[in-house]
Amino acid sequence: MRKLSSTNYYNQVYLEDKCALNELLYLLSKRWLTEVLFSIEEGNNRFSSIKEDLKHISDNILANRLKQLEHYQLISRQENVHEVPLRVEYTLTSSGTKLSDMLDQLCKFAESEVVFPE
Amino acid sequence: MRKLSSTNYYNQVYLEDKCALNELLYLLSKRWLTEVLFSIEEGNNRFSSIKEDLKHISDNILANRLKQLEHYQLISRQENVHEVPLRVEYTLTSSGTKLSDMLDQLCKFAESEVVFPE
DNA sequence: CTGTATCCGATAAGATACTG
DNA sequence: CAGTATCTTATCGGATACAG
Repeated sequence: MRKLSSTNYYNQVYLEDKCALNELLYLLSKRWLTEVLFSIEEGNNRFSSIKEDLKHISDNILANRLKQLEHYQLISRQENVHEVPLRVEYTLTSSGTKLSDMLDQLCKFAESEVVFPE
Repeated sequence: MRKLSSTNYYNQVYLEDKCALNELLYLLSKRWLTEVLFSIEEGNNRFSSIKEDLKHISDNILANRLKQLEHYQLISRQENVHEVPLRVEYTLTSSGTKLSDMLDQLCKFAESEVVFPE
């Protein structure tokens, strides 16, 4: 449970405090996270439909990414408590939508301007 | 030297192939990388001046980040071979400059729109 | 001055099994 | 259906020592 004894953890906090960009990039770089965001934007609003859309993602990781996106208020989660089986729906928040737009731009940049090795 | 036996490595390659955005985000999320990019943009064009600017970075990591930025042609490296002691200068390429602009935007978004937990 | 080589602890992705 | 818990293996950041 202990974080790294010293500099490793300290530097992470230092950089996240220095600029919000670092924290955002750290979040966005988690594998599958942007894919989940885009999948919800495209209308897959259930756990199972996202999982089906992103064929290779595991339950484990999908649940974790949904939690993180919700935690940062990029998506919202509506649980219909009284239905059996349990039915949960995810939708993008307004900042989630804005982020998705910015990532589209960044994606176009990546595809057109960045020289990827090999 | 072996990569992960199976799915872990496979998924990384799959996602990077699926969209260049994933590879770019994976690069950008490496600790200190955007800080190094911004530091060079602000005029710190020597190994030692970047190191001084980013007080807590280690030689190890700085060298690695410079190599990666150069590898993706976001910065260029000019070595003045005949000087002793060795003198090397780094500058942003045109795509490095564009990336820096897009990151500025993303940073403003992060600071104004994203709700960070706690 | 501008790096490289080696080692170590912490974290991340994924496999598998299980739950309300 | 929508997750949680536990475990394994790979990779990352940083410390330290050294080199051209």
